[in-house]
Amino acid sequence: MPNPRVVSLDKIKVACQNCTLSALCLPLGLKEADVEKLDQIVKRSRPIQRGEALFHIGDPFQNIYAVKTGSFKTFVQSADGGEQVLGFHLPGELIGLDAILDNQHGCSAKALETSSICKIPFLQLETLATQLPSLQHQVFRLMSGEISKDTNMLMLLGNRSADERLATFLLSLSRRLAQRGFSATEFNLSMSRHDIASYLGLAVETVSRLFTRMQQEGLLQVDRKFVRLLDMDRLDELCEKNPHCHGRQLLP
Amino acid sequence: MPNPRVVSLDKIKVACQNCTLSALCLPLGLKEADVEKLDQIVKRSRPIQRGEALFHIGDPFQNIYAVKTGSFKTFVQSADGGEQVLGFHLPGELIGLDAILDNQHGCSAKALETSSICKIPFLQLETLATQLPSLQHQVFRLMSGEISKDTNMLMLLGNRSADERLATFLLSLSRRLAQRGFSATEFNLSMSRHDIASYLGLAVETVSRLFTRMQQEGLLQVDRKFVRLLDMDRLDELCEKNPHCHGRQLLP
DNA sequence: GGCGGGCATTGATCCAGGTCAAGAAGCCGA
DNA sequence: TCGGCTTCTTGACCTGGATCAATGCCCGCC
Repeated sequence: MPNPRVVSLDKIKVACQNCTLSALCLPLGLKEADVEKLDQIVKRSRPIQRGEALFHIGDPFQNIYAVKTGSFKTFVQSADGGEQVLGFHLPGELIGLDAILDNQHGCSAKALETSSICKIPFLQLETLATQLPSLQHQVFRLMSGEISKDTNMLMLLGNRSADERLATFLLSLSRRLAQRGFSATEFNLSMSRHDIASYLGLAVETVSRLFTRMQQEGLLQVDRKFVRLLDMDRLDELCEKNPHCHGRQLLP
Repeated sequence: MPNPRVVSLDKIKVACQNCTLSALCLPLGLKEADVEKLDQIVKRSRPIQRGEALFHIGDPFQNIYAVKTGSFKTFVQSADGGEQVLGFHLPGELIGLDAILDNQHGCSAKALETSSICKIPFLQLETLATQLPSLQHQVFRLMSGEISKDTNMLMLLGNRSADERLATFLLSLSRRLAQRGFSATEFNLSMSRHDIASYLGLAVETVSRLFTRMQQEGLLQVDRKFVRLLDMDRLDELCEKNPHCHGRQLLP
């Protein structure tokens, strides 16, 4: 059976104009001609292997990255040698927006599976954005989304129990995957239990136990990386204990 | 003794050109003539009383706000009626940047003391930013700073103990106050213990106990709202257990 | 000036989740 | 196919900080 993850050369070269992610990414709201201008500054890379780094903390800031296929995590090294995971990034999401202020990356990013990205030189993007108001607007929107994503995460870490955190994480993943045309109820976790635990501010053992318990309670099925969400309603209830958000989604 | 917090009419009317905060705020990097253009779209308000709201969650998004004097907190209502504090905002800091994506505010903001703000209509700011590249750049920078601030907070909430959190909070406050020309070692907390606890993901009682203990250990003196930091070195040590950040500051 | 109500402190108790330790189950590469 | 990784799961135990409860303290208001 052919592996659906294998990316053909054609796909690597796909331009923004033809990219299925354009409604989630920078081209949103741009006229056809303007997308072409954007396309000219975007650099598309060869596939990136699982574990390969996109950039390291402290690297000088030159590009922002849009995930095209696969997934990434961003993280910092803890003093004790461990990793603190800051986020997971799916196709159409931008990485590196936190580096503009200091002109250096404030975290590291590495691929969780074989992935591909679009590299966007930030100086050129800025120049283009002054010429294309709707591009500027979209950059503002995406950065704003990054901020609300983070504040939602703060709410989650600030005062939610372990099972609420895991349920919120799974539903967030489900929703984002569905937006990208994947199944909302069945998917593979590209990140390790350790990554999930770090992201949610929990111990690995706790995450493992929660998966087991949620499976026993019929909320989901889990087999290694594979997850099937069985009872979305009860998972939702777990999340809705969360702060009242006036219809806004918790997590991006 | 005259109250130094009382704001005279002159100060309310101060233009960006003369504002002492311009190096921290939107005007940074702008030419004199451009600052004047920015100044023309900024609306300055009468003082805002302690407890008064700047906006509520769900309000349509029209303006971003720059704190001129005083301080604010942003927060959301929890399901149980409590408040989850998302951030504290000092003079020169912007509020409302998380609302661009959804066109509505994702949190509420209220004054912690008598304060004043500059209101900036976002549509006009966007228009001006297309004309003034360095203004656009500064907006990007400030939004980027907001993102790194939040990710630093995630690190703090993700895996730091209660005393590390409080120490980090106090030093962050100290540094920001110093940037603004106030004392780095003696200041008044404009927020309640409850606000601090919520922000740091702790219980009020824990914060109270920590203040007491840190005072006993000679790290600081605390009397109600007033704090004097006595041993910056040891406070620093507490924070440096934090993830390795390549010289970047934890918290904004 | 005294009283009432929120805010802060302190003490006592409890438990969610961390830590430690020991397998089990995949996942290579030889 | 085996042996040595790493990752994951499960169990036993422990503790940091939450929770509950009581008291003190300040500040605004009549």
